Amino acid sequence: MFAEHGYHGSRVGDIAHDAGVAHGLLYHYFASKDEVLRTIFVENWGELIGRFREVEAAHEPAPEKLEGIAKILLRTWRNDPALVTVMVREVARSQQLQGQVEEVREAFSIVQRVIEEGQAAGAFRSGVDARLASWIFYGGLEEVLTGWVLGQLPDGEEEVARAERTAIEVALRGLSA
Amino acid sequence: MFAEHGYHGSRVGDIAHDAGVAHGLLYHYFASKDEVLRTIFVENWGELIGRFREVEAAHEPAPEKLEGIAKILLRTWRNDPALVTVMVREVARSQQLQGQVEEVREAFSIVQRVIEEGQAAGAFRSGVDARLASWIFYGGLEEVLTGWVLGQLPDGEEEVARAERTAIEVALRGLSA
DNA sequence: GTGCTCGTTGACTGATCGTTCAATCGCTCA
DNA sequence: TGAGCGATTGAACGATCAGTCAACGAGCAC
Repeated sequence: MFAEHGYHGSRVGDIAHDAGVAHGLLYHYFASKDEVLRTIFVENWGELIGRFREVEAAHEPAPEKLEGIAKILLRTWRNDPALVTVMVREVARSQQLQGQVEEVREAFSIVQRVIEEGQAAGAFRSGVDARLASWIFYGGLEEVLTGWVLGQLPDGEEEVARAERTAIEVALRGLSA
Repeated sequence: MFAEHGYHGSRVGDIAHDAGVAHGLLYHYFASKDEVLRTIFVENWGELIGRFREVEAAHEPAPEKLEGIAKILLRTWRNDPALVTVMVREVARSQQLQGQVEEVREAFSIVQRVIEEGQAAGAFRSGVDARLASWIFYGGLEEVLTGWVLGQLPDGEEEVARAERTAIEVALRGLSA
């Protein structure tokens, strides 16, 4: 619902109707419409973050870790387009979900640490500010997701694979020593 | 107003009050609240696009052109933070302003052409999909702007300069032959 | 002064929509 | 069977707010 019509375009009645219940029931499970969105996001994003953490903890070189993170993020488009849509359109830049923005920031921290790890190991250039680089890296990926969400980039299976390769190649070369 | 409170958070009365007129007067100049946002965006974005076009038309190598575009975009944060805020939060991913999204796409086209130009001249690698690369490039820059908008990246004069250097360095190395 | 135009006002309307709540349902267990 | 209780319903409420409009006024031409 939120993915298709956006937060403000989704009426509580519609959400409940879509779920096959009366709209009043929704208030037994959620304190407000806002909390519905918040819950959807937290549950799904938490799952993604968990997978990022696994990649970070794995025993492999930093470039492969970055590659792993990029793959997880980009493949989410095909696995769960509604989640990506809500994330891109409703959560990532919202002011009402400021609290949740912090959970998004957690992903940046992971990327930042991986980059620093790569710099320490000599795989990545040291002159680059790791924090800024993590934002740039993540932004490039998110913009590709946005292109798919807005229907402005082709999003077939093959194209997703190519986007993966391109993003990873550009990012790793951009950072490499 | 839109920058501070968002589109839905800005009431027509507030907008008019802020402008020092009665809210009824607003409807002499604009057909709707929607058109106010649309007008603000079109006027300001058009100015930016114009400067991108100038860079594209200049007689200099593609890498310098990309650098020029990055500088224009990132420096807009200090020149006109309200514009950047509205762009990042209200326009870039909105569905109500689908028509305007096309004007944003114009910026991508310019970047894409510059990248293709660089590939033809041998400055950039040819294996890279120029269209995807333009989205990745632009996304990296926009995410840095977003970091400033959300107050999550330091945005002093010095930091803006460093972001400029970092983004340009990563992007050009990522694309270079 | 008279009449015209056009900018300006703000009370009012009409509709939307999130939220509440009293009533009802249906399951469980004694 | 029936008491208890959480799940479920949907009519009603209250507040918000974009958009309308009849009235007013300032400037100008003659």
